[in-house]
Amino acid sequence: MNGKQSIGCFDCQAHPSSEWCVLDEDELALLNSTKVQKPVEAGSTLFHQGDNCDGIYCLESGLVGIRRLDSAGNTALLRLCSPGDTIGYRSFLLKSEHRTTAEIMMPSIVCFIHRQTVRTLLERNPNLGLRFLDHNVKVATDFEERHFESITFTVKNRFLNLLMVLYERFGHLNENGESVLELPLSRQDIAALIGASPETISRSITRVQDEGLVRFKGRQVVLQDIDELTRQISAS
Amino acid sequence: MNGKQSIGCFDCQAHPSSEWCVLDEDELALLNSTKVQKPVEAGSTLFHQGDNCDGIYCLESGLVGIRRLDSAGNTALLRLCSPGDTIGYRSFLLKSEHRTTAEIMMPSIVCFIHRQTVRTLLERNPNLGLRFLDHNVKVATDFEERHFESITFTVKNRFLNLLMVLYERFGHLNENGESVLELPLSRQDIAALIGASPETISRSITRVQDEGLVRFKGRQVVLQDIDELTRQISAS
DNA sequence: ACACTGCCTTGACGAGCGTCAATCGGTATC
DNA sequence: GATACCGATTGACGCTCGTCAAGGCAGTGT
Repeated sequence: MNGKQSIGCFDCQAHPSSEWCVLDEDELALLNSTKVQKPVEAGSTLFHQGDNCDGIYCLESGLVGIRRLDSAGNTALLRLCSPGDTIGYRSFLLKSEHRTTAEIMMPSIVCFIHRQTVRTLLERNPNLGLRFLDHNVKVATDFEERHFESITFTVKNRFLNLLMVLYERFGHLNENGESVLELPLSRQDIAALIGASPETISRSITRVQDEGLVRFKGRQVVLQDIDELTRQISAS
Repeated sequence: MNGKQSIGCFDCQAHPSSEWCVLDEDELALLNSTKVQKPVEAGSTLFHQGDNCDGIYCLESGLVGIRRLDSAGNTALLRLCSPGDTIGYRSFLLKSEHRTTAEIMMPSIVCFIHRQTVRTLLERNPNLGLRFLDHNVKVATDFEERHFESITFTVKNRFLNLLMVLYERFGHLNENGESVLELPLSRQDIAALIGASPETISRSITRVQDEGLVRFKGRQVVLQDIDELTRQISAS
């Protein structure tokens, strides 16, 4: 227990959807007593590409982006992590250094779990490994899908697709019954996420706005015709 | 045991590198007695996108491609599977229908393992799940990398990169000490693998040939300057 | 030898998108 | 309120790559 922000793994709101839900009382107590919970600010990082992997992270609330750079200066946002997601376990399992940078996109609460604890829990409870497997299968399937899309879709369609995905995660209906979305990303990050330049994103925005599909005002987005949106995305 | 081509899981050449290497004698006997081993011809398929998942496949020898289609008629080759790879376990674990088509690219020997057997083995031996986890982590990492490349690399560089990957898997030195590679893929499939049109692949071939990097003659490829090749790939 | 077929190559053209540069708007600093 | 700064937008331009169409080349059947 470390201070007022710690509510413990037992009451963690992300717990039911996280990998750790298969732990029994004792194991959860071990996790709870050795984890380090901390709030982190937008813009900071959990680890950098090339860092040693000392343990793994569990996102309790907020939003984390996984970024990758290369020697030529290219950069891409590979994916976003939601509350309940365990972060950095791939490098842990591969016993390699981190191949990506984990970047805080919104004020978040994150728990760090030391590698020794992870190892102990994995040995004691085989179901934990199976949960990791389940999770990773979903991630791999998602990558497969994203890879396919980046090969076959145009930038505009990838952008519309992203809007729908973000809407499912962050959207809601406003008082007028409109589908509203507060973007958690800058235009630059949107561009880095779908593999385009910020300028092209801007142009896509004005285009879909002219077509009457979506209204933008800063990071406020109103999806005006979701049916037509999904139709356009699947049409090509 | 089913006929002359069956050598059994105990002697399978792919065994040491496959997920099943963690099974003990009894478990291996169960696998061996329930699996169905069969040779398959190039051009046939193991399963189609949309099929129910009745079990998983283990590739003993040959080459299998994983293909994905969408309603608009787009097609892409997502990845290639090597001997020892287990195929179709993601759909099995997700309890969903197959999201891709597994296509035989070269004459192969494949074992089918019924879902009941897989379930039994996963319950009896937790290490099998961990092996699947390890494998899937590698696959996910590979997808991540490919996704990053398809976002940041030009077609020509993705093509050169593919040549290097294929060379590591299928290449050898000829009598003159040259690095030679017999392509296991048609130009169309190469195009579908890196997300380009066949015409662009053709043009890339003539270009890298003019630059003196690689010589092509049908599916015979001679890599004339591997150092320069790797330099070009990492330069952007 | 002939046509036929599938795969590859080449050329011409255009659309999509990246790059560079200028401008606009909002926010922080003094 | 004036300035600076950062992100977003817009315009102009060029390159990469996809598309369409026309051969070329090897293998197969008649």
